[in-house]
Order: sequence, then structure tokens, then C-alpha cells
Amino acid sequence: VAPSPARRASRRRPRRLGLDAIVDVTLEIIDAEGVDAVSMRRVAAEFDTGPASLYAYVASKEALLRLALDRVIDAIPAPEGDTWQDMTRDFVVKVRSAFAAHADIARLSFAHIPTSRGTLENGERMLAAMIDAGVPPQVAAWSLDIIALYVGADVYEGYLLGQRFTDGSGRPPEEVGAETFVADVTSAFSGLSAEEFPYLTKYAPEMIGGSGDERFFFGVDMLIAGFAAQIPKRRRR
Amino acid sequence: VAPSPARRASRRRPRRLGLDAIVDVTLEIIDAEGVDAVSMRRVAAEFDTGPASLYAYVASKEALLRLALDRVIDAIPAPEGDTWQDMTRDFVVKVRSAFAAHADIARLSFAHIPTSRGTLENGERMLAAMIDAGVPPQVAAWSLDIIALYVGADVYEGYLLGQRFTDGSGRPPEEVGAETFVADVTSAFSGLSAEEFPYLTKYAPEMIGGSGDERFFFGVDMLIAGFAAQIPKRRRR
DNA sequence: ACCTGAACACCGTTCAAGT
DNA sequence: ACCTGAACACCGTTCAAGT
Repeated sequence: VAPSPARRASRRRPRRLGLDAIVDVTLEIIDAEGVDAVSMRRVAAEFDTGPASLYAYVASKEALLRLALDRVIDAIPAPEGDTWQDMTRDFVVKVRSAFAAHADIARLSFAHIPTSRGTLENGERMLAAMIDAGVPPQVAAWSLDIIALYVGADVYEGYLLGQRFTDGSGRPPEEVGAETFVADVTSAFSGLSAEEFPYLTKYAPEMIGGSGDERFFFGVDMLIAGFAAQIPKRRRR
Repeated sequence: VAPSPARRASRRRPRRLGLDAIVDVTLEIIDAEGVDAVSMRRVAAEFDTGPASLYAYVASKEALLRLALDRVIDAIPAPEGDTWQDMTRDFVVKVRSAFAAHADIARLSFAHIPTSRGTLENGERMLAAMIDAGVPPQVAAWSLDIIALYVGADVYEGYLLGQRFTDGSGRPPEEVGAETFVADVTSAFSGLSAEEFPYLTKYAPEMIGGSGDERFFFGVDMLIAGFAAQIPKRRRR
């Protein structure tokens, strides 16, 4: 017999309560509908219980979301590359795709100081590569911070742009998004007077152009170039 | 006679409904308690009415928050400076303090494409300065994007760190925050083995050191240096 | 057009009571 | 210790009804 359509919870056979399972469910909801779709009631429903049951495992919703983020961050593989520049680019790609695979989870990454083993190992690796290449320690230390901030902000912004321009037609959001975005900004720019805004009107294609990837890697390269310029001249290679 | 302490609304004499007044109240709540403290009910209460009344003026809570952000952005003064580098630094300071004056409003700045007159004028100015100095148009255009992303992320992160480390003792959050942060991260680092994490342990002071301002301007300078390196050699000055 | 009370379908967290 | 139903004090948005 087909299962009753009246069933509301997404999967029957309720799961067994436990911290790992709670984080699993949280991450599933984030992946499917984003961070704002997570509610204690909805997570609890997957275990056929009420929200109060979760408080034996997590102190608050905020703490639960942080656990979900930690799990994503801990799964980021080690950066690789022959130079610190290549390593930075590789790291940035890995962090970015880890975040991007979980909707807007990057929103939770701000002011988050991860202290798990894997993260510390990745940090150690990056720091070593930069310092060994002659990057001053203070520059190297702050660089890691800034890179993390930049990647988080980029992914979060990318998610929002994708969301904003989804039109419910079922077409892939990137496609719809790109079109709508270009149309919007173009019309904003084309309404400008060329006398008052000579540069914005002349360089409208540059303002609008470029995929999210192109813009992202451009920013990464700008930062890397900035860091590299901090290497004392005679050590530079 | 002293006013009854049972009064709940923050100020008596209810205001007159209207879009500007609604945005005023929204911004007041943000300033006092942050974006999450804004609710349609609470805004409406300031007008002695229910939340439904607001929907004659704004389409949704999201739209209302965006209007509040737009007002803040529109009040940013024009960037000044003799070189595009100085102008960028000046602009960045102005944007940063505008955001920082309104709690976590920077959180709303992601994926926000402002199209108000003032913003366009500032954009035109920045673009002109960079292109006139030989920065390739595509670099100049993307730079504005990246700078905006970076400033927004920095202010939002700064707010969160300030919040996290407020202890309710009434002492200024920056002070408490700095102490708690340094204590937290120091203890995380001092627990590490020097064999396994030679760089992180050795350079712990660098990882921890630096005020929010120092870190922020370091990042700005890295970006500016990166942009500058894109100026073709013979045009560079 | 502007304004509203009431209702709908939700929230996070606490707590007394159970095992 | 883990688990729960019920309650508390909230949400954003809609809608029929008023002016």
C-alpha cells in the first residue's frame, strides 16, 4: 500500500535522538532550504518529538547552528601547492566549495573562530608556507583572517544573489539570476545621463561583466599580490 | 506626577504613520538592539497600532530593512583624496563608520546593489579616479565591488565579536571583548603542542595581535596594493 | 487609499513532571 | 541523565471590514 499522503515529516521511521543525528538533520534542512529554515520544532519533528527534547543536547539554536558549521569546516581538506600563492588559491577553492555546498551556511562563518584539529592543521600549513617564503609573520597571520573573511562574504553574497533572482520557473537559479541581474543593473545604468556619469555609463559593461567565479578569483589574486608585495625585496622569489 | 511605570512603549505620544517615520523607528531599533530586534509588531507599537498597518507602506519586513539600509548608505559623504589610493582609503573609512554607527546593519549589505543618486555619484568618483590613474577599467569596476564586500564583512564581523564578548557587567564591550578574545584564543593556542604546530605556537602573538582597526586597514592596503599592481608598467605612478 | 482587529501558522525557550 | 507536554511570550503576513 502507498504511504498515506497526510504524513508531514519528510521521512518516516523517526530517527534516534543524539547529537550527531540532530546535527545531521540541521545540515539537511540548511542544504535544502537555507539557515533560516532551521527551527528547533522542525528538527525535533524528524525525531517525532517536541523542541524541548533537543535541549538535552544543545544549549540553544545558535549553538546548534554553530555545530553544523563546525562540521562543514572540519571537512575541508588540506591546502596543497608548490608555492604559498598556489596553496592559497587551492585553499580558497576548497573553503569556498565547502561553504557553497551548504546554501547560506557561510553567513554563520563571520566572527567564528574554529578551533578544531583539522582547521588548526590547515592554518599551520598555510602559515608555514607563507613564512617560509619570506612573508613577514604578522602579514601571514592577518592574511589568513582576511582570506577567510573574504571567502565567507563571497559565498554568502553569491547565495543571496542566486536566491533573489530565482523566479520559480524551475530554471536553474544561476541562469535566471545572471539574466535578471544584468537586466536590472543595465537598466539602472542606461537611465543615467552620460554628462553626469561619464565613467559609469562608458564602463557599464565592465561594471556588469564577469561571472561570480571571475570576480572571486580576481579578488583572491589582488590579495595575494598585496601579501606578496610585503615580502622584503631581497627575500622575494 | 511621574509617568506610570507600566507603560511599555518606549516613548508616549504615538507618532504619525508614514513611510519616513516607519524607517526612522526601524533604524532606532537597529541602533539600540540590532537588526534581529526589529519586528513589525514592535515598529507598529510605536504608532499605537498593529503590524498590519505597516503593510500600506512596505511590502514586507525585508523591504523595510532594505529601506533602512538605503538611508544609511545614502548618507555616506563623497570620497576625497589626491590620489585614487588616498581616495579609496577615505571612502572605506566613510563607509565603515556609516555602517558601524548602526549596529549590525552591515549584515544587510550583502548582495545589496544600491542605485540611489548619492551612491552612484560616489561610485562615479571612485571609478574616475582609478581609471584616470591608469587602472584598467575592468580592474577598477571589480575593485569597487570587492571593497564594498570587504567593508561590509569587516563591520559585521566586528559587531558580532563585540556582542559575543559583552558580559553584562556594564563595562564597554570593546574592553571586555578584547580581553575575552585574547584569553580564549591564547588558551586555544597554548594547548597546542609545539612539535605538531610549530608555527601556530611560535607566532601566536601575531595571530592574536592587532586591533580591529589595524587588521581592517591592513586588508585595505593589501587590496590597494593588488589593484595598483594591475596598472601597466609605463603608466604607473 | 489608508487603516485595523482578528486570525493563521508559526517561533525559541522554560519548566514541572516523568523515566 | 534523558525525555516530554504544555505553556509563555513572541513572530510575519493575510484578510475582511471599516473609513
